Amino acid sequence: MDAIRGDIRSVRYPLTGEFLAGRLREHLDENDLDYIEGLIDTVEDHGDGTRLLERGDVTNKSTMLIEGYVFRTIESGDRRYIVGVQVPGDFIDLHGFALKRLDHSIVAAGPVKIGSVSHESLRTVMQERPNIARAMWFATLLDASIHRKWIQILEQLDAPKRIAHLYAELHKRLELIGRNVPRALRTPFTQLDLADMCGVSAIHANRAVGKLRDLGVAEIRRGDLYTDDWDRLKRYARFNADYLYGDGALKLDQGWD
Amino acid sequence: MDAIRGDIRSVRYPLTGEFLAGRLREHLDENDLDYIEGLIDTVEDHGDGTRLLERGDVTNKSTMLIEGYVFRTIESGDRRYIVGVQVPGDFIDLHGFALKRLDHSIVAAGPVKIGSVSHESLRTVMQERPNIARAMWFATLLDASIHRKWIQILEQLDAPKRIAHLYAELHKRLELIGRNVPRALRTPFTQLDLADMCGVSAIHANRAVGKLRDLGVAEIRRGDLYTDDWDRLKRYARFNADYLYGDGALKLDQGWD
DNA sequence: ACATAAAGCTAACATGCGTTAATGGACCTT
DNA sequence: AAGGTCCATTAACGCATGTTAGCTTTATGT
Repeated sequence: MDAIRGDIRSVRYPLTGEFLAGRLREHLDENDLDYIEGLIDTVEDHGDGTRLLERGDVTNKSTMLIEGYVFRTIESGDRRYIVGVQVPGDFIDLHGFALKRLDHSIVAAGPVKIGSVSHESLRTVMQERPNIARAMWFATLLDASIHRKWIQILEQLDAPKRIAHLYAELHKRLELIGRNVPRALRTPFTQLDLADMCGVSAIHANRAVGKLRDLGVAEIRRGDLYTDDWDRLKRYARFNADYLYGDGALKLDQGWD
Repeated sequence: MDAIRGDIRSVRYPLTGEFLAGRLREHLDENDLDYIEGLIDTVEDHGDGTRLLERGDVTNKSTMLIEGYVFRTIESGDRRYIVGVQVPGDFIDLHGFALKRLDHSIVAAGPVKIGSVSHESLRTVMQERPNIARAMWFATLLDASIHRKWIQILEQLDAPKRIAHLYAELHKRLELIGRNVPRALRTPFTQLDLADMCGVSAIHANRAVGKLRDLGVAEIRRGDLYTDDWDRLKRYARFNADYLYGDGALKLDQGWD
């Protein structure tokens, strides 16, 4: 994968497939999941901050996040703007399969494990497994829904609520891939990362974290969020999980195949 | 179309097909364009503010905007947040074909003309015209790219630049469907609409419009923007059209069919 | 021509947030 | 243990934006 820049420690891993399908999981059966796992031809580990894909890149493979977090970033001026976060099981650049070049960069937030699927394989999927193809398109539509929610959040909420909403979203998305987070949601995010996701300065992100602490909503230390009342945090952030389509959003009754 | 609320004046129009394909146009030939026009089984006119689709709706047809503008809105608290705008030629709810319910509402901004395509027809397209299907998916991926740009804009720019960027984007999108806007870009947007798109109060949107006037960047009167230097406006708004994929973003060389 | 409603404008004050600067703490390397 | 680096924290000041209130302009209908 020549598009990758940074320290690469490429290894062929045995995959469990447990989180592999991520958000696609609920729409597919065991056969399909095995099929998807078979598509992955490379698995790599990368360190914090590795630039996995650059804006403008033309790709011939797509990448799935197996472990860790990645940021979707757009650089402008001399600052970085984070326009999205992906969790394990998410396709990172499925749109790179259909679009000529990428409109944004992908950067590892902490150590990550990623798997690659060649576009050639994906083309075969489109022909032979239309139900899987449909689930993949669903995944990109879900990304768009999450984008719209982020737009609304930026338009509606102040900095403390934006940060709370971010963690509320991650909490739910992890739950949807079978990872229940009881009290502590651990992430490698710095306060600068939070600032770049919320569109505020690092200093103000610090103030916001302090306010969440003072209010007793949550304690955030080095990216890890601690709370003993997730419901209260979600109420505070006006979080409503509908946009994540956790109940299965795909119209499965009407196949195209 | 039982999902529509508001005053409906449904008429069967002869279509020119001129802007029908919109952003899909460049990826399709005359045959395909005729085929698409044939899919449209209803054309309706609606007045300003008509709620065309509600968040939560389950649809059995998808809608294309033929003339006018529509807002993608999410209501929360007692305020409306606009998370996207569509121009003529855009599919409004293509995602409603794949997803069970809509995550946001669609509201007419000024008078609109919309065409409907049944999901049954779309299913036929998927089977019989994979190149058209690919172009349609491209359209939804382009929506996602525009969403990401809006996120960045909200994170990076102040209110005057956000407004300038909005008009710069519309100027380019209209150009991409063959409508060159020489000096005056006419829209039915009120200052409250601008405010809801930019995530600021109506009063501040008014200040921002005033600042654009004072700077000599543009004059905005009742939604119509006048400028004799679009390049300057675009520079002021840090506008870069890459994210609109005007040069044709689809990987046409690699069909799935 | 008039009345009305919707939209646009202005002012005053309060709050959110950016900026700069300086300090302290945690983790790393040597 | 010492030094260094990245990250978190705090304070002071200025600008961006929200809020409330009141006023003016424009479009529309009679």
